[in-house]
Amino acid sequence: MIDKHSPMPIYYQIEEAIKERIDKGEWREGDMIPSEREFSEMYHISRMTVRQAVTNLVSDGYLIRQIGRGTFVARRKIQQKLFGLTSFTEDMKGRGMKPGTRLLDFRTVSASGPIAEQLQIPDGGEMYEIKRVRSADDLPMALEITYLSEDLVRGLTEEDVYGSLYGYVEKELGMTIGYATQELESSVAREAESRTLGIAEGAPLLLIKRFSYLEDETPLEIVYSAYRGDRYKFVVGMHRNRTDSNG
Amino acid sequence: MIDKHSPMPIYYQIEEAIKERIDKGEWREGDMIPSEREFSEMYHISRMTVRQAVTNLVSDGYLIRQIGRGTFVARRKIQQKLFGLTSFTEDMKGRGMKPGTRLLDFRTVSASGPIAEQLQIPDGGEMYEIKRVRSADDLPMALEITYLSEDLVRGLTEEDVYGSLYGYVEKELGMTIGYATQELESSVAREAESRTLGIAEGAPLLLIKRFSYLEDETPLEIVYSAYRGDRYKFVVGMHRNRTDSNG
DNA sequence: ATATTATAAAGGTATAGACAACTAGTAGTC
DNA sequence: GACTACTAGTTGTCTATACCTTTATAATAT
Repeated sequence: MIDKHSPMPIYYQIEEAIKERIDKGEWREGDMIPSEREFSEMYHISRMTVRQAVTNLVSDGYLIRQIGRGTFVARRKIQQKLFGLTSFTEDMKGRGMKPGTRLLDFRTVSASGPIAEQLQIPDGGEMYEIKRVRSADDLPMALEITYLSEDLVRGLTEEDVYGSLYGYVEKELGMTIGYATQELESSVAREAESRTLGIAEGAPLLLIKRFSYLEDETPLEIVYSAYRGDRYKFVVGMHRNRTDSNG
Repeated sequence: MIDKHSPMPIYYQIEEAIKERIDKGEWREGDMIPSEREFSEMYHISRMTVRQAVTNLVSDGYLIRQIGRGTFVARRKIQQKLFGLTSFTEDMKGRGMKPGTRLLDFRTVSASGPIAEQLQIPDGGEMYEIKRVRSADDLPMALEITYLSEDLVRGLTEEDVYGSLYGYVEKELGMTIGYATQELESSVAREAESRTLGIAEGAPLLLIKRFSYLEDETPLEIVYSAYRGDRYKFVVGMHRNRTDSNG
């Protein structure tokens, strides 16, 4: 089960082994898993290596540690993904719906103003501007405008933007997305939005502004989106900060 | 600076020391901090202990590790709190506004239906129902209805609910809040809401439903809130999941 | 019965090293 | 000038061990 000479780190192999047992139902929610010392003897590895695996799964929400008692399988593994940043495509698939895209506009424009500043594009730089209607089960769900630095994702084509931009950046370009900040506000549809999304004027809209960053904090994209208020709920899981020192 | 005989763990003292230097501006955003070995020699502690401190600060977003290069101070320390779960009171203070509360109703009711189920209250159990208008700088900001298991926070009084419930639970009861899931949707104000919040009928509202849990996953509270769409934006930071195995 | 004490077992903290993988710069070679 | 090889310094992974704190249970004393 554990290969000490694999290029995969041992702690990672342990993580996968534990997650597999949870997914298979071998260990159910609330069950106590073997102690760190038991793992250590079972696989003939150091307890510190076991701890590294368990620590990662705890911060990912798979396990819960209780000192003096043991380590337990967390409840609600379904909701795990609520804590992670997802693309529209992943979001819709996670809800059991079929994501789709209608491309309204795809162009490069010269960067300026606060958008250029956020994307850290120097004067005279170019950026992609992508307008899309995102659909779920073939019904319009949101209107999206995305800005990307041309320098960062050079060679982006129209074909690439029909699916998940996150998937493209991660799989094709091999970059690692780190985090995003999002601002959500409630609004109502005006004429243009109501026509594109097929809803009435004055119907509720959920506006989301997203700034995405790579792992090294390079700004990746800006997305402005307007979701149909009657069909979309934004769901998010949040952890309480360990450090509530000053505020 | 570091006291090996303090009841505070060494790694925690290191964390605080690093954060202090960052807060003071001694180490600025993007700066490289001393290497793990340098810390280790500087304080005469093991490198693994240093790593534990640095690892925690990395997951809290204060630092960024780059293998082969070093460890650097992350940008945007202001936005750190976006990633953490906050109460209304903390949220408003973080925005530089003065939070306030008007108590509309405070009672115990017998639990039943999906609310009792979510709070894991057995048949015949009691729960608190608290209706409050939350204000910012003395202007109404949101209408909130909170449900809490009476068994969990026994002895809650009217006085306790004028401030932060999170603060009460953590400081007075000594419990540790773990996480929450939140659902956000856009809506429009009807007659009752428009009157309470002082806005027009048909004005946008941001509805938020929150389920809070303690560290051991005991359900703590349910909160339904309606925020004024013209004055409130929900801001959140989200990390990309390390583990995007199957989806 | 109740309370106290002892014990075992769990996770928490810490050590002192070792080697691997990666980055950036330097020196040398062509 | 361009390429290669080397080197120093960094984080990443891993070991084997030690002792502490907390929890739950069993044994003992009252």
